[in-house]
Amino acid sequence: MSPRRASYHHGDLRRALVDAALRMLAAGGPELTMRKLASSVGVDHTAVYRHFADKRALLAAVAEEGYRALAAAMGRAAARAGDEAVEVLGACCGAYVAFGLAHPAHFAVMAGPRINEDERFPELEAAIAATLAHLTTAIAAGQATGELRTGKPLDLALGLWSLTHGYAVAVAQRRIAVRSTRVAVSYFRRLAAPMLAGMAR
Amino acid sequence: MSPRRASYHHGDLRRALVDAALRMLAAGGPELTMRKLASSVGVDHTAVYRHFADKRALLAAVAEEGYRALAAAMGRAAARAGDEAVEVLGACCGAYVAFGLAHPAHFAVMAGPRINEDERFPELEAAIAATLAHLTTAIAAGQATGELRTGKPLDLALGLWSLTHGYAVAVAQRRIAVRSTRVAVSYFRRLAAPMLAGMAR
DNA sequence: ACCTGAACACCGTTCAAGT
DNA sequence: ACCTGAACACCGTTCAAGT
Repeated sequence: MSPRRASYHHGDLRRALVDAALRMLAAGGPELTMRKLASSVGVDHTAVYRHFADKRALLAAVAEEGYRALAAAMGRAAARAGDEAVEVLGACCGAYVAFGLAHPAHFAVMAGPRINEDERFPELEAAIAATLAHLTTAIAAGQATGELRTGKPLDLALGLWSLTHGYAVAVAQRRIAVRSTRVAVSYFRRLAAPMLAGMAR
Repeated sequence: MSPRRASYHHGDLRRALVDAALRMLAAGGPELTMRKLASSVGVDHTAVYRHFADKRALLAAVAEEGYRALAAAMGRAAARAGDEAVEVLGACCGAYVAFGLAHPAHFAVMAGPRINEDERFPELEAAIAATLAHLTTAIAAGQATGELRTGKPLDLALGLWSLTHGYAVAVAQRRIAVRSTRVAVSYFRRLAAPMLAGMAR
């Protein structure tokens, strides 16, 4: 909160701004604002426009960072799971839910009004696609072993993603009340069971 | 757009404001603003505060109206469907998706950052609960006939709701691209098939 | 090249004042 | 009772100017 007077001349102001935005979101405090953001790194508020064309570009960078972290978490969860496809998918989607609850404000930026509607941020799109890819590859693998029923992997993945994303958003927004992340994830596993059962052959 | 000069003295300004907000959302134009809203009904912008404590209260009224219309649409769809529970549920949720696509900006208010987080708007909560109730009652009915597997109806309903809501938001935000409402709904039916199959016994 | 300062066109909200 | 007008504390964004 104390404005840092360090000069970002020759420093990485862009990186510092994204980090500060993540800190502000994690702090759960007031709204993320270009002016507050700039002042939190000790810089004039117009300096932000040297590194981001507008607020949407800043939010795109924040969202992209979030999707990268989310994809990594899904990958770790998949690696920890057994080798049954249904287990892998449950773990992957459980990690998605856990991420949303652990970082609700960050997740709200990722899931909120679509940032990339006019295709300005291809790297954001790629980061989003990487999270979905975790599901499609696990599904394709399960089909290859005969564990899952046939059908376009993308269709099955989008169904599972919709369920996971819808639940994660609802829980992060506290529309569905849960006592803890653990409870949220285990409850999710129960809600997802019918869909995973329907995907098994 | 032409400011109406009619006096709302003794008229129903509150009603007029909500209607104007719905029109502005439907028009898909610029952001919904207290000032633009007031001027669209030909009234000073501070007059809005005579009828709504703040912007959240206005949005709560808008969202409540949306959930009522949504619940009605779900009810009509359920009535038109056959009497198999899986058919009723598919039709109900399909209506949910169709509503989101038909009224994307209105739906964004309903699905966006939670308006009722501090429990200020019990009528909004009731309207939301009415939509979920369509699912729980259809599920309980299907369990009574033995068509659906046992389990708490609320759990099954929340799973189906998460899937439906997640897909509807994604489609309304154009994260999932579809050519038309018809295509969106029939694609949804395909994505939902595994979950409905998993709910059948 | 990178940052500052002043300015513009907006916001939501409050409050004294009018009818 | 209901609405207006002026004001306050903010926004995002632009642009000339400084170093």
